[in-house]
Amino acid sequence: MLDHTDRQIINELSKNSRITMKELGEKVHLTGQAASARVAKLEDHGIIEGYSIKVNQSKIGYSVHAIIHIYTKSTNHQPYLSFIKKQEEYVLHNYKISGESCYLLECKFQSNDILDEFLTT
Amino acid sequence: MLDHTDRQIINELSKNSRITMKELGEKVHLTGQAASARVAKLEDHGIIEGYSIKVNQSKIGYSVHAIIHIYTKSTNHQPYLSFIKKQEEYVLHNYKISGESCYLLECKFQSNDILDEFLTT
DNA sequence: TCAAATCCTTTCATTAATCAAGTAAAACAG
DNA sequence: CTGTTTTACTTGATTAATGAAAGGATTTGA
Repeated sequence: MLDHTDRQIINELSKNSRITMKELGEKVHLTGQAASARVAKLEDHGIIEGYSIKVNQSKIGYSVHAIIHIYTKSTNHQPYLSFIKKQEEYVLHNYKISGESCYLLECKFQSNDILDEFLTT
Repeated sequence: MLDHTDRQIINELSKNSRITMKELGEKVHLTGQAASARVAKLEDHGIIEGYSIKVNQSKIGYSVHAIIHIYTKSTNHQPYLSFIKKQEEYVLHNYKISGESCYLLECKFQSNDILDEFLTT
Protein backbone atom coordinates (compact mmCIF):
# COMPACT_ATOMS: atom_id res chain seq x y z
CA MET A 1 0.00 0.00 0.00
CA LEU A 2 2.51 2.61 1.11
CA ASP A 3 6.03 2.50 -0.19
CA HIS A 4 9.11 4.20 1.18
CA THR A 5 8.54 7.35 -0.86
CA ASP A 6 4.98 7.73 0.44
CA ARG A 7 6.23 7.42 4.00
CA GLN A 8 8.89 10.01 3.29
CA ILE A 9 6.25 12.32 1.86
CA ILE A 10 4.05 11.93 4.92
CA ASN A 11 7.04 12.56 7.12
CA GLU A 12 8.08 15.70 5.26
CA LEU A 13 4.54 17.10 5.17
CA SER A 14 4.15 16.39 8.87
CA LYS A 15 7.18 18.58 9.50
CA ASN A 16 6.13 21.26 7.04
CA SER A 17 2.92 21.01 5.09
CA ARG A 18 3.41 24.32 3.29
CA ILE A 19 6.49 23.17 1.44
CA THR A 20 6.15 23.52 -2.34
CA MET A 21 5.64 20.37 -4.38
CA LYS A 22 8.91 21.17 -6.11
CA GLU A 23 10.83 21.15 -2.83
CA LEU A 24 9.00 18.07 -1.61
CA GLY A 25 9.93 16.37 -4.85
CA GLU A 26 13.58 17.22 -4.33
CA LYS A 27 13.52 15.70 -0.85
CA VAL A 28 12.10 12.42 -2.10
CA HIS A 29 13.90 12.42 -5.47
CA LEU A 30 10.96 13.09 -7.72
CA THR A 31 9.83 15.97 -9.89
CA GLY A 32 7.34 18.39 -8.40
CA GLN A 33 4.63 16.97 -10.64
CA ALA A 34 5.25 13.42 -9.50
CA ALA A 35 5.30 14.46 -5.85
CA SER A 36 2.07 16.36 -6.38
CA ALA A 37 0.45 13.28 -7.93
CA ARG A 38 1.54 11.14 -4.97
CA VAL A 39 0.11 13.64 -2.51
CA ALA A 40 -3.18 13.79 -4.42
CA LYS A 41 -3.38 10.02 -4.22
CA LEU A 42 -2.72 10.02 -0.49
CA GLU A 43 -5.54 12.54 -0.13
CA ASP A 44 -7.88 10.48 -2.29
CA HIS A 45 -7.21 7.41 -0.19
CA GLY A 46 -8.00 9.36 2.96
CA ILE A 47 -4.52 8.89 4.35
CA ILE A 48 -3.87 12.61 4.40
CA GLU A 49 -7.02 13.94 6.04
CA GLY A 50 -6.14 17.60 6.08
CA TYR A 51 -3.63 20.40 6.41
CA SER A 52 -3.38 22.44 9.56
CA ILE A 53 -1.25 24.79 11.61
CA LYS A 54 0.21 24.50 15.06
CA VAL A 55 -0.80 27.54 17.07
CA ASN A 56 0.96 28.71 20.21
CA GLN A 57 -2.14 28.95 22.37
CA SER A 58 -0.49 30.80 25.24
CA LYS A 59 0.55 33.55 22.84
CA ILE A 60 -3.04 34.13 21.85
CA GLY A 61 -4.26 34.34 25.41
CA TYR A 62 -5.01 30.71 26.26
CA SER A 63 -2.39 30.09 28.92
CA VAL A 64 -4.18 27.28 30.75
CA HIS A 65 -4.05 23.84 29.20
CA ALA A 66 -6.11 21.12 30.84
CA ILE A 67 -6.93 17.48 30.29
CA ILE A 68 -10.18 16.63 31.93
CA HIS A 69 -11.51 13.15 32.64
CA ILE A 70 -15.19 12.98 31.86
CA TYR A 71 -17.39 10.33 33.43
CA THR A 72 -20.86 10.39 31.97
CA LYS A 73 -23.54 9.14 34.27
CA SER A 74 -26.09 8.23 31.67
CA THR A 75 -25.35 5.97 28.74
CA ASN A 76 -26.74 8.65 26.46
CA HIS A 77 -23.76 10.82 25.61
CA GLN A 78 -25.64 13.25 23.43
CA PRO A 79 -26.06 15.97 26.07
CA TYR A 80 -22.32 15.88 26.73
CA LEU A 81 -21.44 15.87 23.04
CA SER A 82 -23.66 18.81 22.25
CA PHE A 83 -22.26 20.64 25.25
CA ILE A 84 -18.68 20.39 24.00
CA LYS A 85 -19.82 21.37 20.53
CA LYS A 86 -21.06 24.63 21.99
CA GLN A 87 -17.80 25.07 23.88
CA GLU A 88 -15.68 24.84 20.73
CA GLU A 89 -13.64 27.85 21.72
CA TYR A 90 -12.09 25.91 24.59
CA VAL A 91 -11.97 22.38 23.21
CA LEU A 92 -8.84 21.19 21.48
CA HIS A 93 -9.67 17.50 21.37
CA ASN A 94 -12.22 15.08 22.75
CA TYR A 95 -10.97 11.51 23.10
CA LYS A 96 -13.41 8.66 23.47
CA ILE A 97 -11.84 6.14 25.79
CA SER A 98 -12.64 2.49 25.41
CA GLY A 99 -14.33 0.41 28.06
CA GLU A 100 -15.91 2.68 30.63
CA SER A 101 -18.28 5.32 29.30
CA CYS A 102 -15.65 8.01 29.62
CA TYR A 103 -13.92 10.74 27.68
CA LEU A 104 -10.68 12.63 27.91
CA LEU A 105 -11.21 16.26 27.06
CA GLU A 106 -8.24 18.38 26.09
CA CYS A 107 -8.97 22.07 26.55
CA LYS A 108 -7.45 25.52 26.60
CA PHE A 109 -8.53 28.46 28.73
CA GLN A 110 -7.58 32.09 29.20
CA SER A 111 -7.37 31.66 32.97
CA ASN A 112 -8.02 29.23 35.77
CA ASP A 113 -11.15 31.19 36.58
CA ILE A 114 -12.55 30.42 33.16
CA LEU A 115 -11.53 26.79 33.57
CA ASP A 116 -13.41 26.71 36.89
CA GLU A 117 -16.42 28.28 35.26
CA PHE A 118 -16.25 25.66 32.52
CA LEU A 119 -16.01 22.83 35.05
CA THR A 120 -19.06 23.99 36.96
CA THR A 121 -21.20 24.36 33.84
CA MET B 1 -2.12 42.16 19.67
CA LEU B 2 -4.41 40.09 17.44
CA ASP B 3 -7.21 41.76 15.53
CA HIS B 4 -10.22 40.18 13.93
CA THR B 5 -8.41 39.59 10.63
CA ASP B 6 -5.57 37.76 12.36
CA ARG B 7 -8.03 35.51 14.15
CA GLN B 8 -9.79 34.82 10.85
CA ILE B 9 -6.45 33.95 9.27
CA ILE B 10 -5.59 31.55 12.09
CA ASN B 11 -9.01 30.02 11.76
CA GLU B 12 -8.76 29.55 8.00
CA LEU B 13 -5.25 28.12 8.18
CA SER B 14 -6.34 25.74 10.94
CA LYS B 15 -8.97 24.40 8.58
CA ASN B 16 -6.66 24.29 5.57
CA SER B 17 -3.07 25.36 5.82
CA ARG B 18 -2.32 24.68 2.16
CA ILE B 19 -4.69 27.31 0.89
CA THR B 20 -2.98 29.83 -1.39
CA MET B 21 -2.26 33.29 -0.02
CA LYS B 22 -4.49 34.63 -2.76
CA GLU B 23 -7.47 32.57 -1.59
CA LEU B 24 -6.72 33.32 2.05
CA GLY B 25 -6.68 36.98 1.15
CA GLU B 26 -10.08 36.70 -0.50
CA LYS B 27 -11.55 35.07 2.60
CA VAL B 28 -10.36 37.88 4.87
CA HIS B 29 -10.80 40.69 2.33
CA LEU B 30 -7.19 41.43 1.62
CA THR B 31 -4.87 40.99 -1.34
CA GLY B 32 -2.67 37.92 -1.41
CA GLN B 33 0.33 40.09 -0.64
CA ALA B 34 -1.28 41.58 2.46
CA ALA B 35 -2.43 38.16 3.68
CA SER B 36 1.05 36.81 3.13
CA ALA B 37 2.55 39.66 5.15
CA ARG B 38 0.11 39.00 8.01
CA VAL B 39 0.99 35.32 8.03
CA ALA B 40 4.71 36.10 8.03
CA LYS B 41 4.18 38.33 11.02
CA LEU B 42 2.23 35.64 12.87
CA GLU B 43 5.13 33.28 12.22
CA ASP B 44 7.71 35.83 13.38
CA HIS B 45 5.81 36.35 16.60
CA GLY B 46 5.74 32.61 17.19
CA ILE B 47 1.97 32.47 17.09
CA ILE B 48 1.99 30.14 14.11
CA GLU B 49 4.52 27.52 15.15
CA GLY B 50 4.32 25.29 12.11
CA TYR B 51 2.38 23.67 9.31
CA SER B 52 1.37 20.05 9.49
CA ILE B 53 -0.92 17.37 8.16
CA LYS B 54 -3.55 15.21 9.78
CA VAL B 55 -2.81 11.58 9.00
CA ASN B 56 -5.34 8.77 9.27
CA GLN B 57 -3.23 6.48 11.42
CA SER B 58 -5.45 3.45 11.06
CA LYS B 59 -5.10 3.62 7.27
CA ILE B 60 -1.33 3.37 7.56
CA GLY B 61 -1.44 0.38 9.85
CA TYR B 62 -1.69 1.95 13.30
CA SER B 63 -5.14 0.83 14.32
CA VAL B 64 -4.65 0.96 18.08
CA HIS B 65 -4.79 4.36 19.74
CA ALA B 66 -3.97 4.52 23.44
CA ILE B 67 -3.64 7.13 26.12
CA ILE B 68 -1.39 5.89 28.85
CA HIS B 69 -1.03 7.39 32.32
CA ILE B 70 2.59 7.43 33.34
CA TYR B 71 3.59 7.58 36.99
CA THR B 72 7.31 8.04 37.36
CA LYS B 73 8.72 6.65 40.57
CA SER B 74 11.87 8.73 40.72
CA THR B 75 11.84 12.51 40.49
CA ASN B 76 14.40 12.23 37.70
CA HIS B 77 12.34 11.99 34.55
CA GLN B 78 15.28 11.70 32.20
CA PRO B 79 15.16 7.90 31.81
CA TYR B 80 11.48 8.15 30.87
CA LEU B 81 12.01 11.05 28.51
CA SER B 82 14.84 9.35 26.67
CA PHE B 83 12.77 6.18 26.47
CA ILE B 84 9.91 7.91 24.67
CA LYS B 85 12.40 9.65 22.41
CA LYS B 86 13.56 6.24 21.25
CA GLN B 87 9.94 5.13 20.78
CA GLU B 88 9.11 7.99 18.43
CA GLU B 89 7.38 5.67 16.00
CA TYR B 90 4.60 5.05 18.50
CA VAL B 91 4.39 8.37 20.32
CA LEU B 92 1.94 10.97 19.11
CA HIS B 93 2.10 13.29 22.10
CA ASN B 94 3.52 13.39 25.60
CA TYR B 95 1.64 15.65 27.99
CA LYS B 96 3.26 16.78 31.21
CA ILE B 97 0.54 16.93 33.82
CA SER B 98 0.76 19.45 36.62
CA GLY B 99 0.97 18.49 40.24
CA GLU B 100 1.92 14.85 40.57
CA SER B 101 5.03 13.72 38.73
CA CYS B 102 2.98 12.20 35.94
CA TYR B 103 2.57 12.20 32.20
CA LEU B 104 -0.17 11.37 29.75
CA LEU B 105 1.24 9.59 26.76
CA GLU B 106 -0.77 9.44 23.55
CA CYS B 107 0.38 6.60 21.33
CA LYS B 108 -0.45 4.60 18.23
CA PHE B 109 0.27 0.93 17.63
CA GLN B 110 -0.15 -1.58 14.85
CA SER B 111 -1.78 -4.07 17.22
CA ASN B 112 -2.60 -4.72 20.83
CA ASP B 113 0.31 -7.13 20.97
CA ILE B 114 2.69 -4.32 20.12
CA LEU B 115 0.99 -2.12 22.68
CA ASP B 116 1.50 -4.85 25.28
CA GLU B 117 5.11 -5.17 24.28
CA PHE B 118 5.50 -1.42 24.64
CA LEU B 119 3.88 -1.43 28.07
CA THR B 120 6.18 -4.12 29.38
CA THR B 121 9.34 -2.41 28.12
C1' DT C 1 3.66 -11.90 -26.45
C1' DC C 2 0.69 -8.26 -26.66
C1' DA C 3 -2.33 -4.87 -24.34
C1' DA C 4 -3.33 -2.19 -20.49
C1' DA C 5 -2.06 0.10 -16.48
C1' DT C 6 1.10 2.54 -13.60
C1' DC C 7 4.41 5.84 -12.66
C1' DC C 8 7.37 8.77 -14.00
C1' DT C 9 9.54 12.84 -16.98
C1' DT C 10 9.42 16.74 -20.11
C1' DT C 11 7.22 20.69 -22.03
C1' DC C 12 4.24 24.46 -21.95
C1' DA C 13 0.38 27.46 -20.55
C1' DT C 14 -1.67 29.26 -16.58
C1' DT C 15 -1.67 30.85 -12.05
C1' DA C 16 0.35 32.22 -7.71
C1' DA C 17 4.18 34.11 -4.95
C1' DT C 18 7.45 37.48 -4.39
C1' DC C 19 9.60 41.93 -4.73
C1' DA C 20 9.61 46.84 -5.24
C1' DA C 21 7.33 51.13 -5.23
C1' DG C 22 3.87 54.08 -3.91
C1' DT C 23 -0.27 55.66 -1.02
C1' DA C 24 -3.16 56.55 2.87
C1' DA C 25 -4.01 56.50 7.58
C1' DA C 26 -2.49 56.26 12.25
C1' DA C 27 0.90 57.23 15.94
C1' DC C 28 3.79 60.39 17.84
C1' DA C 29 7.23 63.93 19.04
C1' DG C 30 8.08 68.78 18.91
C1' DC D 1 -1.54 71.63 15.49
C1' DT D 2 2.04 70.16 12.32
C1' DG D 3 5.55 67.63 10.25
C1' DT D 4 7.70 62.99 10.58
C1' DT D 5 7.75 58.23 11.06
C1' DT D 6 5.61 53.92 11.08
C1' DT D 7 2.27 50.69 9.73
C1' DA D 8 -0.70 48.41 6.68
C1' DC D 9 -2.21 48.18 2.58
C1' DT D 10 -2.51 48.30 -2.90
C1' DT D 11 -0.73 48.03 -7.57
C1' DG D 12 2.32 46.39 -11.03
C1' DA D 13 6.36 43.72 -12.70
C1' DT D 14 9.08 39.68 -12.28
C1' DT D 15 10.01 35.11 -10.85
C1' DA D 16 8.53 30.63 -9.50
C1' DA D 17 5.15 26.93 -8.92
C1' DT D 18 1.30 24.43 -10.53
C1' DG D 19 -1.51 21.75 -13.66
C1' DA D 20 -2.45 19.62 -18.08
C1' DA D 21 -0.98 17.04 -21.92
C1' DA D 22 2.04 13.98 -24.29
C1' DG D 23 5.21 10.46 -24.26
C1' DG D 24 8.50 6.81 -22.42
C1' DA D 25 9.80 2.94 -19.34
C1' DT D 26 8.36 -0.72 -16.41
C1' DT D 27 5.13 -3.81 -14.50
C1' DT D 28 0.88 -6.61 -14.65
C1' DG D 29 -1.98 -9.75 -16.48
C1' DA D 30 -4.82 -12.02 -20.22
